[in-house]
Amino acid sequence: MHILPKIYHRLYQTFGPQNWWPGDSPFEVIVGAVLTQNTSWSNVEKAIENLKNHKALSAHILHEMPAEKLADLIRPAGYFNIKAARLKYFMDFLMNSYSGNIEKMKKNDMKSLREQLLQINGIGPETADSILLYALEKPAFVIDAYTKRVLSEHGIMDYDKSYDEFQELFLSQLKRDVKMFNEYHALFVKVGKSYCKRRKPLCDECPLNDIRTKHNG
DNA sequence: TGCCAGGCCGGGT
DNA sequence: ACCCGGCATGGC
Repeated sequence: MHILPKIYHRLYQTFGPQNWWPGDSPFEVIVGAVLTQNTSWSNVEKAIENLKNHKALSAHILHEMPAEKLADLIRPAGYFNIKAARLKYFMDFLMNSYSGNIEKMKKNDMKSLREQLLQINGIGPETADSILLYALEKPAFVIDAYTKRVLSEHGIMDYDKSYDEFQELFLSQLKRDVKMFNEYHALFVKVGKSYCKRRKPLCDECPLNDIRTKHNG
């Protein structure tokens, strides 16, 4: 019996729907996906608020804006110089390939889009899959540090396995469903933040603490 | 106070 | 194909 469907049901029963991504538009989701790289979401919120206050949350505005000014607006998100450059790289791509129109992007197939995204400097596998799933509503399963930590803590897969190996594990055990992939990744973040932090792990109270012995031998 | 957060790149083995 | 230093703010 596969364990990943069981983990999903357990997490969903425990925490309920997470209703991700916290963002008002696909474009905001994409900006947030870049800004949250190795950064807490609370810091990203401040940066996005700055962009909104300056009415700068659009492809055209960000494409025209000098990198130094963009860096200043997103300062609270950390790594502001490199993230400003990365956002500009994405805007170049979006303007040149899709006329700055996310809806046009959505019409393309997931495989092509993933290849295109991974070619952009500053967009790696996790950011690409986050964009595909949460902005473009494609069935890409997002792997992040919490996912790897939770699975490795429960002896399901070694932490140092590659992104693609983790992703393949999910794809081999789950039906490819956008809504479920959306909730599942958000639930990993939820359980990870609550019980699987590096400094203060609360394994005894984790709702998954018996998942392996009970279902997997 | 030091450690960590929803990664990724570029240069070196 | 890995491995590692760098990137930077805000919260606890």
